[in-house]
Amino acid sequence: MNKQASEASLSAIRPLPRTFFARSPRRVARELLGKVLVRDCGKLRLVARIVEVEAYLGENDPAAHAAAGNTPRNSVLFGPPGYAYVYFIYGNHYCLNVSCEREGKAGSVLFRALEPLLGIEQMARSRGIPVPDPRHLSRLTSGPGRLAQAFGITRARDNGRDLTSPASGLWIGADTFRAMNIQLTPRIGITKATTQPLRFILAGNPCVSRTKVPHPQR
DNA sequence: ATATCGATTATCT
DNA sequence: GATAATCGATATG
Repeated sequence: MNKQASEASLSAIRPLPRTFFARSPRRVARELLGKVLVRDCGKLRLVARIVEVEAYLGENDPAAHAAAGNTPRNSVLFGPPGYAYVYFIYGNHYCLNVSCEREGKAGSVLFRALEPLLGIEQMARSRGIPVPDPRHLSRLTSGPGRLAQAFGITRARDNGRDLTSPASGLWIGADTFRAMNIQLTPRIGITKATTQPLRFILAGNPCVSRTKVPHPQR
């Protein structure tokens, strides 16, 4: 376990301002690495470090949900920056994005993997793993569906939530941690626009969802 | 270790 | 009616 990371998470966590998200998805994605996702539910707090994200570029990105235009499902993407876009996929899983750019211009960052720091027992319960095995810590929040489940994120509960406001109960913050060893790879799990390097990872972090990269587009 | 497959439903064509 | 920004189980080397 990363002692340095754990200590940092126990210090003050400051929310990121809306201006942080009012930029290109590439820029936001890169700078989100090393920040933390926080869930406050009454007395309980969950904190996890962001170790893997993907940028989705908006209406002209064939792999982005925004490519379909503004629909009831994805309308958060076309709203102001810093809000949660949560979608349901494969009849089983929720995935979390944060909106970027500005009102009227879509663009987002998908959260793909986190490193659990605080509230690990609760994350394990939410994932249906009664006794968290330290060796399998990464299974709690490694993958977009898993991290959403660990944080209790659903579309009904969280779509449209303001991720810049601690009062919203789900927010993104910065502590004293500094991201190192940032790597760029193609995006994972998509069938369109698979060659562009838009996936950002903290290389070497055990919670990154996988090391192998998708097959090149043909 | 990697490969393949079934689950299960909101959304769009 | 087909698809999907996934996961966990099972099969096989």
